[in-house]
Amino acid sequence: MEQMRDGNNGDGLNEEALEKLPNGAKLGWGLVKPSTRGPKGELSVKKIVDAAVALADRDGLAAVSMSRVAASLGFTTMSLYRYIASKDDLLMLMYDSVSELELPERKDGDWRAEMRAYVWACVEVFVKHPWFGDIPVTSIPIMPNTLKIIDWMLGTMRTFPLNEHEKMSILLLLSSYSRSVGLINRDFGQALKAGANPDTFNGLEYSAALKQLVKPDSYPHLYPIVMSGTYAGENEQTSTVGDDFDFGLERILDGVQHYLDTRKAPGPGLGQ
Amino acid sequence: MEQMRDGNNGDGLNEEALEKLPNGAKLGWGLVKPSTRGPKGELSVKKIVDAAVALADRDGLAAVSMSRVAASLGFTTMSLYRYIASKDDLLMLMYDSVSELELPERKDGDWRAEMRAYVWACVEVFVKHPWFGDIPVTSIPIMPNTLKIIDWMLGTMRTFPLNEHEKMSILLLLSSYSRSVGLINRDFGQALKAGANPDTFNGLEYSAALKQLVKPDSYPHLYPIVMSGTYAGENEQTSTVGDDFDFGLERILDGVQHYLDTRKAPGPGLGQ
DNA sequence: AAAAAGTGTATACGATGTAAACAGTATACC
DNA sequence: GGTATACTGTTTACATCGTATACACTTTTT
Repeated sequence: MEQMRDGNNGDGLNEEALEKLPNGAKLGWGLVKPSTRGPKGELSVKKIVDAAVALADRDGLAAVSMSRVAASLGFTTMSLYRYIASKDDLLMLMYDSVSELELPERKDGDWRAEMRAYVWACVEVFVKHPWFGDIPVTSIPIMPNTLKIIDWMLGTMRTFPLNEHEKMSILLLLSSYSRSVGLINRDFGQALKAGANPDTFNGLEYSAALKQLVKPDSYPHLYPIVMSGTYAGENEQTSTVGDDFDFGLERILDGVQHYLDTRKAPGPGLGQ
Repeated sequence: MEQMRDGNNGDGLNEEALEKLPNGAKLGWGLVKPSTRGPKGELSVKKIVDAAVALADRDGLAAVSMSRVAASLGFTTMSLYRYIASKDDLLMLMYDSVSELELPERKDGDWRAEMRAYVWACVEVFVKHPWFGDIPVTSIPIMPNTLKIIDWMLGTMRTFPLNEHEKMSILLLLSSYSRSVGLINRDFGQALKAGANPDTFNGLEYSAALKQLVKPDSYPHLYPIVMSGTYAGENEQTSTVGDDFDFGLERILDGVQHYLDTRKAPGPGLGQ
């Protein structure tokens, strides 16, 4: 694959800035145009990413090695490097690939409903692709599909009397909560799938041990919670853990609501 | 090091349950008693963990390999395995090691102040030990120092008219926010330290590229934020990014406050 | 003195990510 | 058409990783 050369390509693009992007990002944005010369590739970036995603869905992120991805496609390890410069770039593309969501419907001004839909759509990604949360986050989002989701959420806050910083802060708040909830939900789902007995469930495995280690003198406030089984989640008789997380989300939304109530017009705010 | 045998050791401990803990957790809780037989070890778990932490502080988590940790102590790679069963266990111990915080002072009933102190104490760990956020979280917290922090926060909520589930949900909310903020603050701090020019700062590197890629048709709501430089953090003229994150935290606290206001006594709540 | 348990070391193995050199093939230009 | 060029997938090679195993040695218990 040939990369674009310096100069202007007619779209008013400044190549120098684009050149700084990680290779994976360049691929995601379609900035790498296929050349006409040479044999047509039998492989493609999409095929590789799809194979890697399938592999990770089945065996986890640790199972994604360049050699295994290549083998699952019937090629040699090194052939992948003709399309994707490094494994980090492959991970970026996997990330973006599963971030291609069907965005939630607009709820016609009901921003709370839209924020709930946003959070749960994000959580669903973690559950459907358990490896998603294992990919290290190394910078602000720069991949096209991720930015699509951010854009959607900003649309929800379109009419909020807030400045840009405030909106971004709320977005950060929601996405950080999504991430945490997504990770826990994922672990729950995986334990259900893997363990025949529900006792193999995440903290439950350690519950008995903690009941012996967490002494009332050292951990006066945690002690009753561990002993009642709440800490390790023993009392979750339903398989829908979701209820618990709705709680935190509603607190966040209450906080946003409260802020909007006390803030009728956009002001300077946030020290800029 | 000899591990305890099955049976009762006089403290009323059921060994079977403790045996299920990861090796790192057993070491953290002091469940592995040194034996008297054989030569005294020149190494120790503490020395190894301290060396690993020092290495990670200097060169990042990727630089922590068993061989490098051993070399920094003047021993061979395999000598470490006499003390710590696997690298995962070492990571657990590193995690717990830097979680040994001096807990914030009690603010005498001002729970908002205590929650702020909690969040910022957690964030500080990410900043002081940039690798902290790179350690994968694989279960609910089970290490002694981490539980100490949880206990402290539960102490803050001591008098809240909430049930255990609700308190744990609030804790989850706060710690998830801490984590996100910690990660971002960490990246900021690292960029400041590494890059001579402030342009090397995290998103800033990509800012110019995003301004070309984020088109108003596809990203109508994100577009103005990218163009103004807010998205990539161009407008942060201060080195204290903290201001931005205080905002989200205050929203969370508002949400908690609001919930307390509407809830004067503990009820059934949360479907249990 | 012998047995037992624990020490640090040396060697070895299979994976990993990827650099480098290679022969083959399809296109672009003379 | 021929030929240079650019791209293909492969082969080989290397350093590094985590860790299993076997070893010789040292200290304590019996």
